[in-house]
Amino acid sequence: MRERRAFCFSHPRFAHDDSGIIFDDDQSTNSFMRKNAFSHGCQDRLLMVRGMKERMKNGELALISFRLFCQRPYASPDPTLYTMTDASSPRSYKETVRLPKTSFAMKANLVQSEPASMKRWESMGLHDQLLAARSEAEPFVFHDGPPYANGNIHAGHLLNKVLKDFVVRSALMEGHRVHYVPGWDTHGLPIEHKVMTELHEKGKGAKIDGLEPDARRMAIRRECAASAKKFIELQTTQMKRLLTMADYAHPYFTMMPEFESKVLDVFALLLEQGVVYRALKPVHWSIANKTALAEAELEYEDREDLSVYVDFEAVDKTKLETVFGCEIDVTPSFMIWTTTPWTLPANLAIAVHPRNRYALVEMDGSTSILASELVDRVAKKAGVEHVVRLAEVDGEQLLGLEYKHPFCDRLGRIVAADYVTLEDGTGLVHTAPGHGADDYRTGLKEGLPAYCPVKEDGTYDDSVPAWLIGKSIWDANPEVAEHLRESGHLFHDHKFTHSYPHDWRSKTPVIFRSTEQWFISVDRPTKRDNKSLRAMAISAVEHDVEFVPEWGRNRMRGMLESRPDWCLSRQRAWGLPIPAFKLADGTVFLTSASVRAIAARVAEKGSDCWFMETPAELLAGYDAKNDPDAPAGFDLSTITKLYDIFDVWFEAGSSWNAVLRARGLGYPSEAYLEGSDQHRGWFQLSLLPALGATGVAPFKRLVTHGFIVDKEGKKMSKSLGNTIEVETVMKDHGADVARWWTSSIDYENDIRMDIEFFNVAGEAYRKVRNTIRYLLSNLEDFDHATHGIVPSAHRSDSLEAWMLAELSRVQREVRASYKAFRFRDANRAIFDFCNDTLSAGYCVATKDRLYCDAADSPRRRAAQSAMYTAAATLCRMLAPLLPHTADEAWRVLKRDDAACIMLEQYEALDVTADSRWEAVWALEDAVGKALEAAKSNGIDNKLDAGLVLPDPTNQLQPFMGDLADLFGVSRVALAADGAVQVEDLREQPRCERSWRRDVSVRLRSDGGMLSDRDAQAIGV
RNA sequence: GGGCUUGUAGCUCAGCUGGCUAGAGCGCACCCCUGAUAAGGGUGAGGUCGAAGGUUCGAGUCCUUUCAGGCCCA
Repeated sequence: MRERRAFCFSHPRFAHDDSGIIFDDDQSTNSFMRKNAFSHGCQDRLLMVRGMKERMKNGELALISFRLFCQRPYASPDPTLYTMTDASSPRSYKETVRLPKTSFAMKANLVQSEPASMKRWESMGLHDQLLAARSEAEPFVFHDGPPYANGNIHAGHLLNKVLKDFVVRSALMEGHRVHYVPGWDTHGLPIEHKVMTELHEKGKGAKIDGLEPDARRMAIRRECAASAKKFIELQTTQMKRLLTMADYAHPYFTMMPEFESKVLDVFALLLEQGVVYRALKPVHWSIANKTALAEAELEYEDREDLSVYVDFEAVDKTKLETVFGCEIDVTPSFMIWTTTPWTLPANLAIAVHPRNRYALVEMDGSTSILASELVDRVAKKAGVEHVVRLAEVDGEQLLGLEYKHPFCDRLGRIVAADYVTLEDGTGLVHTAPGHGADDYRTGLKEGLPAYCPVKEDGTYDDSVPAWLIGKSIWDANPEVAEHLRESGHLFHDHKFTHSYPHDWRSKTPVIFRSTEQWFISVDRPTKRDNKSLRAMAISAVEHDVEFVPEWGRNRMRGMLESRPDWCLSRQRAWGLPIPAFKLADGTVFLTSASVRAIAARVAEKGSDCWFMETPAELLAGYDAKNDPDAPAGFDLSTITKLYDIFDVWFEAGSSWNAVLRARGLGYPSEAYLEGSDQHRGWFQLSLLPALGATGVAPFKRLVTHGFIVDKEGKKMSKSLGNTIEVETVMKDHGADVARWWTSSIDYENDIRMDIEFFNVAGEAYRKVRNTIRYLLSNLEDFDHATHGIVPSAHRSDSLEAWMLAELSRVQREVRASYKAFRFRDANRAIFDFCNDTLSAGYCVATKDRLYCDAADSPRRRAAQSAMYTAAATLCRMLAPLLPHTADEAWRVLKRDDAACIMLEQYEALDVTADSRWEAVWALEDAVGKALEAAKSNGIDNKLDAGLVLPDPTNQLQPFMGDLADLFGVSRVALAADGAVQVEDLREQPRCERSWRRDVSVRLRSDGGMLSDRDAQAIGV
């Protein structure tokens, strides 16, 4: 007796006592139920309910009362599923048929079983076992870029880490030795900022601020280190859950002593190459705390300042007459506008935009030059009555003209800058390279010094006019204005409210003040071969490095061409100190030898030693006598420590040395694989130090992926509320589904992500899983050692040869795709093979022989052999994408719970099929159409049909034994020509075991109608 | 504002250097099977290739402009 499950329930819409209602969004069930509803006269009370599975899962449907559908339509409600009995079941040979059977479950249950896999891999020591087994294998060097140890991992991490894992695992499957070390970026402002905020919230801020400088820094550093460590542990757990494979027992952190020491070694190498220098650069400066601030430490608040329009008198009237092409009575002035009059003593230039128009204007007696467009606005603001425009020129023509500083004894000149706008001011921009970022860049371009007469306490030094020396810059504002008014240089002044940066801690306004910073020059020649880092980097990008995608090359070249020198120093506590000292005479002491000495100290004690030890202790391993760069009369006892730390990018950018080279893993890396933002970040900032220090790029290729965006293509952000939590994906779908999705996307561009997409990926995953399950389920009685046929031994005109030839092609394609980082192509090739070649093709065609042939029939064993090869090959190809599922299937296939797919490698597979197969496939379409058409004649079941196939070129003959199976019909005959014909076999006897209408079907000794094959198979 | 980049069926993507009636998978609709069964098979309907101009005998593919995104700068 066969049993089927039927789901029935009453529904308010059918408020009758006899509700017979079918629900399901699943079409096969739906169609089955509908047929039954018809046969029981319930066709007018059908209801389809969308999302049945979902709703059953969350218990919603349990609330609806179920009723027995067929036999007892009026039974009382009972919230269970009833069993429906089909009484019309025919005589059954089911017990004699070898139906699929396997322990490999249809339902993956990834959420529970993946952690079990992780545990198993861990307890078998898979990672180390692989390293040991591959100790002699060709290494594949692959280096992890360090994510920042802050917060939970997000969708971007999932993408990045999973893509990297595809690389790691596919290289392993190729038999390489892969020692992949995961890393974290642990220093830097975000952690320090967060830690400081928390300390202040907890009321510990004042206490820490009251400590001696070294003790204070150490207190902060201890907190920061603890925070970083906490998040490394958290992220490690989360990354492992993605089923990523790495040496998690021996990761790298930028705060590790051995890492820090190797970063200092890189610094020493760069010093030797002569590309490190110290120079002034303006930074945000808090006068209250006498410290430099980062962008993140600024708060913008409205502030009222005095803004002034100042006339800077030109030096040479004649030149201006030439430029403007007219005679001028009074020497004109260049008019600037500024909201920070205190920076005027540092004025070294005036910037114009070369393409703006500038007018020579007479305004109530004074003659000035300013942007043509702004004349009226300025005149109106200053209350000018008479405006006479004398002439106009392009800014271009003003370049190089000189002016007299209104109160300092020097000349300045007109320079070009493309940031000059006409939004406000005069179109001529007061330029003080020591007091502004734009000004500084302009200064660099024009060869002007970053002159800054303001000391760290916010007062002027003695390089300014006597009336300003020692004054606070805030007091100086009105005084400067007054002085200008008296000397006749002030055209106009007024109060002005603007958004101004303030120190987040002291809430006081900050200023731009140039301070001494460390730089790496990109244009100075290196000692090694006289080439600049910029030249070397551009050359590497153009010739040596491969880019995936290719456009990264362009992007990076552009960035390298325009990048300024690299400012290495930061004025913070949480980082690696730049080990520089100040000598008694105020000069700075730092040589490659001294850095190496400190590096050795740091390797032993960690960079904390800089804050805990005296210069003498730190330099215990340094001997000035052996250092050719040591300053004359070097006296250890009089030197003091300086407290700049390295830009964190320098640390991350030295990881090729601190990890790859320090651990002997090989150099350079086959690839660096990161988001496309890293063209400016890690890629570039690894390339520059590596080229400087070694002359060789640290990577052979750069693989970049885009950013995760939402369903609409908009950027994901917490504030927009469109983020997707990795944890949610893991809990709802599991890592293998997430990984399948990752392998299916076009990662080179932006990646749209939506929870819904994981459902789609889940469907595809299930298709692949089910296909493998079906293969495994037919291998229950198959012993590879005794029954196995090697792939190349199948006859080339067999179904097996055809399928294995496809498999050979797919394996080649998949391996090539992995090598080229085209994971999507691998995903597609595998899926298509499962979906088309196996599920719709080979599996359907061999079903009859697998189920009904005698267990040991050669063609059944041949099919099993081919299926075994297909299953094994699929496991290997899938291992990089679906480590859990591939391993699960592999253990079932091997019937060995201790087996592990990751320890395997690809096996050569090169089966060629008979070329005449093409003639068979050429008929596929026509056969399908003919069978579809036959349905209108009532031949619904293909086993009720026979086919007559045209074979004019006589190519089908070799396949006669398989054609009926291939097309799923009962018989096939060949004709010399004509179209595909369908024979109606419904009047022919049907084998009760195989259900085929074979010519040999007749009554057998057991009373059943059986074909010869089936009779023989069961021995009657 | 600048550099790089994306926009082809409901969804994810193919379409090489211009020459097809623009393809595939998923999804959807319909059908078959009920011996892969919360599975499996078949058939079919979906696109003025972001928009507008232009070059060309011919443009999804080349050029210009434009709209909407993304990354990095400013």
